[in-house]
Amino acid sequence: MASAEAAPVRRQDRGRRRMDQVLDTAAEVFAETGYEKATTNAIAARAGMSPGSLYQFFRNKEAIAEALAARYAEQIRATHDAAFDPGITGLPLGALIDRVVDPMIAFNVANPAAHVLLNGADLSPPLAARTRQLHQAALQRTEALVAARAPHLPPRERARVAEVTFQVFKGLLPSVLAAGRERAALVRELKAVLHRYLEPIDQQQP
Amino acid sequence: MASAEAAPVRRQDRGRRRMDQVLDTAAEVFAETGYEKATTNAIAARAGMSPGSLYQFFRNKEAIAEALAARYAEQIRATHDAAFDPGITGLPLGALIDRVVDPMIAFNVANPAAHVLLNGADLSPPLAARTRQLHQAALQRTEALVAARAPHLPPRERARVAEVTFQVFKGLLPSVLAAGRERAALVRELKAVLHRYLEPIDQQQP
Amino acid sequence: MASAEAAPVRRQDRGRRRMDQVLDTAAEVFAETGYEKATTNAIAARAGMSPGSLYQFFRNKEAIAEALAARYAEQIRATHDAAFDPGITGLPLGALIDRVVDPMIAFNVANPAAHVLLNGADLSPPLAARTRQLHQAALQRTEALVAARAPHLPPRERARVAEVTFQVFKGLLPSVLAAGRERAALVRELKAVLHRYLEPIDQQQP
Amino acid sequence: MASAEAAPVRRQDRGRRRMDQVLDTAAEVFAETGYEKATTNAIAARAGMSPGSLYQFFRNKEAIAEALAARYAEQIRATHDAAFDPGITGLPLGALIDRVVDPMIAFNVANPAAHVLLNGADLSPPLAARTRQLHQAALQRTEALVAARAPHLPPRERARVAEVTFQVFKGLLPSVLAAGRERAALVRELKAVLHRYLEPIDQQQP
DNA sequence: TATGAATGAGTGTTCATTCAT
DNA sequence: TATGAATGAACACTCATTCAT
Repeated sequence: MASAEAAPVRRQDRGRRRMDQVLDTAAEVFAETGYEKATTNAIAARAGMSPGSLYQFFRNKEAIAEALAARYAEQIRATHDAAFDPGITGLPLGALIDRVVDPMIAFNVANPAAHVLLNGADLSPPLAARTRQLHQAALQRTEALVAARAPHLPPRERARVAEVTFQVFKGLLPSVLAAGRERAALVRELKAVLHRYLEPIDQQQP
Repeated sequence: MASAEAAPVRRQDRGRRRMDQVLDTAAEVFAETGYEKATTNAIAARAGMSPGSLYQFFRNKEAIAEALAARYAEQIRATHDAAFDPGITGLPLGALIDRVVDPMIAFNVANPAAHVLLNGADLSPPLAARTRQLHQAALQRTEALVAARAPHLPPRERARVAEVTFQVFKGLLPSVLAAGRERAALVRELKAVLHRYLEPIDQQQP
Repeated sequence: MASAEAAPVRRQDRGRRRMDQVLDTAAEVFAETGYEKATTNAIAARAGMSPGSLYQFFRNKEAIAEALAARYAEQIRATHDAAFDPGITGLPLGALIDRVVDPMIAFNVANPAAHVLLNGADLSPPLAARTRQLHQAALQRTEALVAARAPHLPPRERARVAEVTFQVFKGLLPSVLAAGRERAALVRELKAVLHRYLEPIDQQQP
Repeated sequence: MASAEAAPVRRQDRGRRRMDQVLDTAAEVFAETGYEKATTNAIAARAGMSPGSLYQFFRNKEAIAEALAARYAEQIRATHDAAFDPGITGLPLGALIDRVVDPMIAFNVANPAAHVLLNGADLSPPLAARTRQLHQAALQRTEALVAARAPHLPPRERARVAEVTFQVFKGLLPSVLAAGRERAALVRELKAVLHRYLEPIDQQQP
């Protein structure tokens, strides 16, 4: 019967939920103070648990950031999977940019810690290596897009275009996140930058 | 006699030289390890002085970063003053971008700590506020440029264009700094982004 | 019915068996890592139970060591009871030493944790006091032996001889336990030390 | 002039004295509580300094124990160097044992922590490896002695005799250290054990 | 003025023990 | 009775900052 397995399953569920809770809290703290200044005790306290409990879920402070990065990478994947259906490649460039930029902006607005980990100014080398997967997750999506729209570009150049596109997005992101009333206008401007940059490369004909 | 006044002056001079020396060292350390991980003791040791002496020049660790930011702001001003002579406003857009981007890239290559302070992922809010002057120094120059080339834009929009232009530069800077053999190509790409973005706004007619 | 009483008895039995199981595991862990470094969680996990259950059997970590010491004391008693029958007192010294040393070596080889508790370098004073019963159990046996073979010795001196005999054994034990191929030779040497030490005191005449 | 160098020398001297002071304190604490239970903060407090200062002298807790072991090894060497003059080899066995045992007992009475480190029940493997030098320092002296007095023994057996001699001493040491009024009698007994053990091996003829 | 030893609050982390389920 | 998640005091260690010399 289901009840025979229910207890451990429920327990596992509770553990998972608690872990997610910790990650939520850690994301808040990282976003507010940066990775280095965030203290594990502060994260624990804010998650309503003791320091010891925190370490039941995560081996150490780095592991929290790693798990957060993995979670963000997964969400980026899901976001993109949702944004693209097979027929999208035929869209005009402006519409395509809307389809990619809008959910990514929404994701970053909802997850301000993602940008902290993506920037990783002070991250220790092993952590930086692990959070690079976040970078990779976003970059690969961009590259796939470029490949679809500019198949004539030699691979090296294509990679460079993807890198530039992604870094332009990342570079403008802090302003967008910090903006209040002006956010919509800034996003429009961001899209304009990308549109004008990519238009000459784009092969898609209307 | 002159020497009656020379001593204090010389002493002041020596203090100035020593302070610059500390800032040089601090820049190295910040660039290598990031602001948070940099220790004042390491800076002092590398500057060939005792921790106590360091604190004779700077109130605390933040003050070092602040002074460094001020110095960079000054250098940016000097760089730009050198790059622009009154006649520059008449240049074609591409040439103008070369005139601005090239020295700024050169400056950032020569001063990798500038970007650490500009990004300030983990910077404490009071420090972030003070290092923003670095941001402002660069941003104001950009804004003045935009004003000269796109005088028709309403001020609010002009500020936004400047902000976007600057953030695009800043966003691509890490890739440029990290690039080896590809740096020149990346810089060309950066210029392409800016050129295509600004061209429709630019009023300058040949 | 019998079953009315059988249940609690069986439960008690099960409890006893479980307790022995825990002690077996604890002995392993103590022998491997020493008392201080051994963690109660590790003992519980290796005994296939939860930390909470462990504390149902033992008040705290010290209590485990105490119970283990008590068990070892009991085993030493049993070992000796088996080794000595009333007629033993008449044996030549060498044979007598064989009869005592061999089973004690065997016991310590089989129970390496016994020596950890006997040495108790880092044991807290209250625990050291309690594990001294292990010491006492072995020491008393030795003293009884000395009393039988050297009845002429004043009690104070007799106690000293027993103490020295026992400490010589204890002192050489680690080497014996650590020895591989050389163990037999070392045991022979140990016996030689004891034989030469005790011979002048021994009253037994052939 | 001497004064030109006096300042750094005096500073060095002060540092040396302070380090010795720390080691003295650490020895006390190790002797009282064992290595594992000794806390660096307790050592610092008892040495009249802050935790931070402690770490200016020693990299970590292990380093304190290592330095202590090195110091003891050195003292053992000095003690032995003082005890043996070239002519000693001709002494009767009893006198020879007096010449070696008495200063070693005195050393261990004066330095009770030496025995804690020599036993090293809970010492971490890297530390145990380092404190083994203490073991070696004492063992090699013993072996040299055995070699001089029993040159006919095959090397393997000679090593075994040295090991046994040393372990007998080490095994009885705790009793000697713990003894009050009885210490002298116990030392006599220890010497008796050694004398009777070594006599048949000793080649020296009167 | 320069020194560098000294400080001590604060960090990440562990683990014996408890308690709601 | 058994569980194992939760606890929190304590630890080793760091580093910005101070101050006697």
